[in-house]
Amino acid sequence: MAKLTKLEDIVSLCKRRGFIFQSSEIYGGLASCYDYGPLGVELKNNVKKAWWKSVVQMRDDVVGIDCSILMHPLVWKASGHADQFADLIAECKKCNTRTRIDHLKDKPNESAEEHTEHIALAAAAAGAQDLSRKVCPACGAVGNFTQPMPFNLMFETNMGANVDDSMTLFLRPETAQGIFANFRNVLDSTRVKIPFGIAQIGKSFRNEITTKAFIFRTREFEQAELEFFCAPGTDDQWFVHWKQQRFNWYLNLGIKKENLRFREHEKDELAHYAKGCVDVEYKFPFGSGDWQELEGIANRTDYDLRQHQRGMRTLNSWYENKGDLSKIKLKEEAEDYLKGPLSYFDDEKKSRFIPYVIEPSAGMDRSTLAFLVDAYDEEEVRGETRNLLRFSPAIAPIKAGVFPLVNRDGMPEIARKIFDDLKKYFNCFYDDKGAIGRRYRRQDEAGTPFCITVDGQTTQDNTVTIRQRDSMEQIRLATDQLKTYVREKLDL
RNA sequence: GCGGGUGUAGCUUAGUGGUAAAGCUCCAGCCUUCCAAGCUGGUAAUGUGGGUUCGAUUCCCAUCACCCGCUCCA
Repeated sequence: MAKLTKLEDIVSLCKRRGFIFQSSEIYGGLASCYDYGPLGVELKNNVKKAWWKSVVQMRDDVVGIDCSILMHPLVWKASGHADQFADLIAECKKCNTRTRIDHLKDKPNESAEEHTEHIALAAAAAGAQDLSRKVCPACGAVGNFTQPMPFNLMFETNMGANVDDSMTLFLRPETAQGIFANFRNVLDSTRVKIPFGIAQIGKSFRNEITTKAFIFRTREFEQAELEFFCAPGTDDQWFVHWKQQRFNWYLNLGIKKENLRFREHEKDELAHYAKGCVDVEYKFPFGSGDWQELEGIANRTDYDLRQHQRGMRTLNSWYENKGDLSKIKLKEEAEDYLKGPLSYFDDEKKSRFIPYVIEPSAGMDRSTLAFLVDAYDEEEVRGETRNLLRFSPAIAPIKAGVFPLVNRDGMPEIARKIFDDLKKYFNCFYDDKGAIGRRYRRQDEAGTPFCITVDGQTTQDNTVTIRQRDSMEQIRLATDQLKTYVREKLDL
């Protein structure tokens, strides 16, 4: 990969080719928000389709769902997000460095806890007042901190146009909870049997304290998540299974092997409910060659379904407190929670249990960008630089360009007819402007894998040339075989 | 949120306290039978808001956005 060595190069490429624009750019932009342009939306849609095909369509044991972004507030009480999806940050008055207070330590030489889970806001605020002996990890100053500043990472909004009558809701910070909330519905309506999964692609929102780095961490982003429900005791094998499945998905779609790796989470880095977690990381080509997380695969145990059983028991308390989440406490788990409303009855073994959950959760925006930069290439052809995107045909925004070699002798008419026929089956682009070489190069830049050209011979024997993006080689093909030829290349 | 940097046409760059320049791209036309050819013409820019000034793209202030580093990162 040549020349694409800085984030700026990638941003520039994305804008130049119509993949990704700054949101609200004509108004000076809006931090952390980005729009997908004409090629970008095709690319991203194809990435999502490829995920859905691999995770849902090709499997007998996974079904799909599409949940609303707004959900009952108790969902977030039960999931823990309302109380715990938050950080307390204090700023060193001496050097202005901000540090999460749970990362602060008393003595300078203690090893810092690199990753700890988010903390319960209320409890931490009460217990965290005394920072007088804490040491700033940046400059070493002792006890020189501002008051801790709380950050809740969930977006709030209001439902109901009438102000007096409106209810505060949260924009979902993950799509997963919609799946857990529908576990019973899916079970009752689709004859699925454990082990099985429910998959969803959709937008999520997090008020990240810092964003930065283009679309790697944005406050509005799209996730593709699978919650795979299995019997306790089988969770480890399913964890391994999905780990492998998901890693291969990226490779099959063309990501170079040397740019992809797993990163296992350390025990102390795991969320409190997780038994295991591994990230799929991609080595982006800029800066120091940072490995960035594309996807996390976690063993969430039976935590989520058990929590929602507690949430369901809390409903009355919620009504009694007029929906004020801060005034209610999640009800304790029932003694016989294993037989609760979100449990599963195994007919063969005549046993009832709360399923364990394996969760592969992929960032669609990050993945799309990884596919884009991984496909980027420059090469020398006859002293000229050829820029191209070597997309897998499955995710290429345009599958075929259709050209008349020259604009006469009936060639445009034939090319038009071919274009009109093929566009019913896949994205095509018709171009009759300028020299043929220029048209090929334009498609190279968009990552179009095939170009079909009508020439003088076509009028005699109904064959055309079809040119390969990567090798620039051409073969002749009968026009009635074009559809089959291209479609075969689009399947994985 | 801190420190540093950047912001001129779609892209890459030039330049100046006094009419903002070029290459590529793009568009129109001519010409073209397979890889960014050539010719002619054309569209198009100083992020936003103030201030200083006769006059600001240039100097100053603010603001927005992006990049680098710190910080942070279910």
